[in-house]
Amino acid sequence: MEESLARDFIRAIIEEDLKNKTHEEIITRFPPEPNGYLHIGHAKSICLNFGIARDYNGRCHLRFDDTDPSKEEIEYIESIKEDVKWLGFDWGDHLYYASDYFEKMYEYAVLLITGNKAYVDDLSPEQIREYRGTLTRTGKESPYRNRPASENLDLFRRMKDGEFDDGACVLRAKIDMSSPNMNMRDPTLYRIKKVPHHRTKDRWCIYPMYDFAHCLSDAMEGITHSICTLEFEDHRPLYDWILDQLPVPCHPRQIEFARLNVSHTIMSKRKLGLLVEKKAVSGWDDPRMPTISGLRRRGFTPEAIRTFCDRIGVAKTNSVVDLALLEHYIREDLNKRAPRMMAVLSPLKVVIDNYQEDKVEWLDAENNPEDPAMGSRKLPFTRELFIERDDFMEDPPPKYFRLAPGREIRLKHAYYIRCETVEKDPKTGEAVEIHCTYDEKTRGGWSEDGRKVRGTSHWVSAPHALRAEVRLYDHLFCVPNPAEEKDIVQSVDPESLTVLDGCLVEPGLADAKPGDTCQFLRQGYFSVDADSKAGVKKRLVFNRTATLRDTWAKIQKKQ
RNA sequence: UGGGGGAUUGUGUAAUGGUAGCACGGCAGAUUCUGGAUCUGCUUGUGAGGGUUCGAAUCCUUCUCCCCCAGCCA
Repeated sequence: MEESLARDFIRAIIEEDLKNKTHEEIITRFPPEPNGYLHIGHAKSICLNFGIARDYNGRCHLRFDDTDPSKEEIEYIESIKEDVKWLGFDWGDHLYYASDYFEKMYEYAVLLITGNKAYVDDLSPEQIREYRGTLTRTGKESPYRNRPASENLDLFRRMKDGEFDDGACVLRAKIDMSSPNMNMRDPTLYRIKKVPHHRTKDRWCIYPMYDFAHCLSDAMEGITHSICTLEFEDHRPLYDWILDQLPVPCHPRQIEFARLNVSHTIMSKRKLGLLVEKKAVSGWDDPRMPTISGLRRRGFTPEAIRTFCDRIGVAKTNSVVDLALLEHYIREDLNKRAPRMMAVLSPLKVVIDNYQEDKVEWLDAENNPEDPAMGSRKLPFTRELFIERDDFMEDPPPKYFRLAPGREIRLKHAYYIRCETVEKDPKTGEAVEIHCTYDEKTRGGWSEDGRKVRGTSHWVSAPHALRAEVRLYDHLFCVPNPAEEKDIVQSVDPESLTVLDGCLVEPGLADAKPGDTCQFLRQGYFSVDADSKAGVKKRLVFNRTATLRDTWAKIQKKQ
């Protein structure tokens, strides 16, 4: 074998298994429950499982762990498939559902009963809880524990045939009520739920529990390494126990790793769903959400997410990754690929007094200084322009390089302009229009005499500019670890979304399509939102994916 | 006070008996037609004590702290 690809302890185990010939082909799986949308934490697991399959020429199955029809929906199955594909992974022909195995699982359960390894328990849920004991007190055996196999077989069949109500009885493994591992105290294997299943419809009214279904699904698919998160560590003895009792095709090895946490957001599907339900966000794909669909709408790229997942590492230590790291990788990716555009978010009118009225010059503007192959475009320059309100100050503080009375700046790709006079609102004192002169010898944005200007501003031509709505996003929560907050809905930062209407963008953006990404020069990366409309009802909406690093903001903070 | 895991700099992660490295963040500077990007330098770390060893993040030992488990959820 060539160079080791082992970047983490799981790959190290796999390489060892390959070396020892324990396995010749590596088969992993990504097993989501279709009860919510995928988030960045799932992306870590997807990149791990599919990444391992790719690295070792194996394969990775997509398997829906659909054993609880009361919580699962088709909508989630569709979104999960879409998200995995969008992230850039392909399960080929290997799309499976735990529900596809219900028949086989039932047979395995019968085998367990026949071998006196499982029994039907009539205890109520409350009684089962009492009998289970506590962390420090051992449990006690159910009075139904020693029913003969024949009786259990009959009862289990009748459970399946719908003779009993929900909760009347369950099938339990017969293991050890005094085990220090709670999972081994005769865990429930099957429960009655007279709920139609989104795939098997009314075929079943008993459904297997995770612990029974998961190991068997893995074994039936020939999974070699069953990678899951830390909380299942305690379940591994049960995973192994079940497979040891039954004539299964193989016995996969379960390996646990720490799930991903990211600062300033949450990963709990339940809490994310609560935000959606309580309308604290616009939906699962709200651009502030850490969901894959939210990140996609926000303008993140699959490449950036994959790079992030590859770089955060895989270990068993509980940790919280700084959101700044995710932002770093999207900036890194978009810096290379996003075409630069000019957009004025908070417009301030500028009149170039010595520029001929009605004249329009079409100036060259490079699309991306990082990549000359992206070419250039033409930008209209006229006597009346708009610049960013923040780019002008009547009485600027030290280190302010932008426009102020008497000062000269460069308009990107255009001319040097000097501020001559300011028109102010008599009531507020706020600048409403500034008058400038331009130096016609600085066309293109540079001067032959070599004089320097410290500031460069972006701008749009007033008669050509297009109106747009721009949505600025910030951390969903201002606290670094919102998972610890009592009321998650209340904790949403009201300033996590700022809607700016009346923004002005350059005319080249007229045909922008939802999903298109660009950099608004000096401001950040933006993506066209799905709320945008073409045609008569023309509407342009941009989502801010990420800001640019902002040194000036830091200087201001310190002042 | 049962069982299972874990602890390396601000954050994340390497180093498996031989110079504690990398990335992000932060700070300083260079450079720049984006206060972007790029480049350079810096950045109080092996949870604590004892032991083995020429040499310990790594091995032994005692302790401390953190996470998970008592669903007919996954």
